[in-house]
Amino acid sequence: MYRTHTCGELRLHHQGQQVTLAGWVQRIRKLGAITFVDVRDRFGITQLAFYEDSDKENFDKANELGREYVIQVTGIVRERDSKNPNLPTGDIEVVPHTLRILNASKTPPFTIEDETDGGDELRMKYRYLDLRRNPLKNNLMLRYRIGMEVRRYLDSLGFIDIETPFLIKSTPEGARDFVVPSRIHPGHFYALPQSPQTFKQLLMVAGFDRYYQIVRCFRDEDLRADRQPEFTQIDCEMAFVEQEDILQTFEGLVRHLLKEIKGIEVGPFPRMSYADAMRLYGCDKPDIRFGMQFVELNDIAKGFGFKVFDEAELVVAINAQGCAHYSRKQIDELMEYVRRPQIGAGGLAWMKRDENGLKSSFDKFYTPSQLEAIAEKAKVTNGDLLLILAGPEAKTRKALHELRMYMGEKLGLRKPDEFAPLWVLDFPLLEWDEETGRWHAMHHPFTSPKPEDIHLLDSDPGSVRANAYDMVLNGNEIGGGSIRIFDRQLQKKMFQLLGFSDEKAQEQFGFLMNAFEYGAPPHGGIAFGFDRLVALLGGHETIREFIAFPKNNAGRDLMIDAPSPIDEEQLQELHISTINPQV
RNA sequence: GGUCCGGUCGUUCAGUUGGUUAGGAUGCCGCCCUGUCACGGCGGAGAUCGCGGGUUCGAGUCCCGUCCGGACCGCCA
Repeated sequence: MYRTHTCGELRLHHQGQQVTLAGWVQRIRKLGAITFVDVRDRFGITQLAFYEDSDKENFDKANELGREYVIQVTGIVRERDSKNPNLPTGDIEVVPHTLRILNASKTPPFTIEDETDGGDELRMKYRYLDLRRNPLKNNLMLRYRIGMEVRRYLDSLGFIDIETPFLIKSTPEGARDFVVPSRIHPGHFYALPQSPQTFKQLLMVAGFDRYYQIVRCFRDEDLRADRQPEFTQIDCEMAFVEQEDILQTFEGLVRHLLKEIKGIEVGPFPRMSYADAMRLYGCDKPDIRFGMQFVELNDIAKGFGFKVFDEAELVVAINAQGCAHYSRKQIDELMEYVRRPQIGAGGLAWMKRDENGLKSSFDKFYTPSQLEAIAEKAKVTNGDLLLILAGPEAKTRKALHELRMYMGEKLGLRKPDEFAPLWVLDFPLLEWDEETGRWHAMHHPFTSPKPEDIHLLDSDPGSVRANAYDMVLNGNEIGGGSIRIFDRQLQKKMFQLLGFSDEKAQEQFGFLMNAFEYGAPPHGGIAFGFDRLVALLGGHETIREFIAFPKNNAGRDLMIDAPSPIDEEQLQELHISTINPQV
């Protein structure tokens, strides 16, 4: 071994012991006849003290060191003359009698400090240096701990981890597939799984009635701060369960994680229907750390001659409590926010109550009692500011949701150390896709409809609710799943609704429907976005900081420079020619 | 497919109405310093201002194009 202790380990009680440490040079402080060297490994930092008077040879050698040199020292642990209370090892230092340079280092392109001076691009290019920094190191350690706790919890409930293949078959539903050409079968392609969905259902048919996997998934769609082309799911499936069993089991998982990782105890998770989430928050993943629920004003605001409201399909408001003092300029700024093309509201109406009474941007169209009625419905008390949007229903709800989140952020109501999970239930089974002019599965094509809604499948497909559920944490969807269809006839019906011909359905999903003919148990499951969950528990919304080697926002790996062109030879072997060969 | 922001010494940021010796901080190098821990002091080196074109007597600054990075919309069952 190159060391007897780690750099974060030594304390006062080690005083007098001879130890050997190995690590990276964090910083060197030359004071003349003394040189201090901080040596770092992933466990911590220990100070080394070199003296010109007593050990000229090592002193001179220490003065030759540079940042990030890899060194090994052997010496005696000593109590410091002046202690550093900011460091766990701050009471001691090591006085080396041997110093070995294991490897020199170029000066790194950015400082290896908690607050680095490096920009994103550089840090991505030198990711292995960025990972030496505490924040990233701690993020990866958090990720590992959460993974371990997930396994511990699921294992204790009898779940078993089974691997599923990465080279599978491309399917038309859902996200764009990453595709892998087959060398052996010219013109044929594998696809990388968007999730192990069908495989875990087949494992249920196979009798492994509690399955899980912390598994990589691949989707060839555009990236975001919280989306990578390859990401990790906690993928789970259970047989012989109803929705309630799944909710209990996985609510338990998240409760376990919050307790073990954050030391937070949470009670039973609130449950909300999709319809209520949309009605009260304009969004299917509401952040319920703060109130500010939607108040619909159609019945009391329309019909009094204010055109903006009268002509709107929906007039809806949020009450920003305590914001009545907002200046004209501040309100204008909110107006600008909602009018940005990406939000798309036409304008913003407001009403406030302060020591001067009730005032609004639409006073002249209403009598005082009509205004009072609005204020009363929205519970506008002294000091409150009501923000009102009007327009087409779906668009207006979405815009008000954005405004609500914006206000929540502005008012400091989205506290990163507070965790408010909830279940959103009863999602629609199908949604209409304007572009293709057909129904799409909102969750996926294997999701079962609610039994009481099955009779609507033909007459009113859009109103059929699914046995589907999302787990939402602080405004982020962290997991979602459903009770599956396990009946071949119903599955066939679903494929019909989704516009698959019998032949196409057989070709794409025949393996699953055939399996259902051999005794498929009732089953259902859920998948959590592991990266997102880790990021949230780590107090961030950018998952990139919690992945060792992530891609940038254009799907590129700046460190290894991927994707990249391949040799003509390699293309030929794969029976591929490119339409626009790269320069 | 689209919108917005950015690209200036190794790094990070400033740079006025177009005329500067292109500046600060940090890092790097040298000298001084026996208790520092973001050590301190003094000195030094370090920039074809992303790239190409245009306007102009004159472009880091204005215009067009392009590349790269970041955020977002569409997209993500």
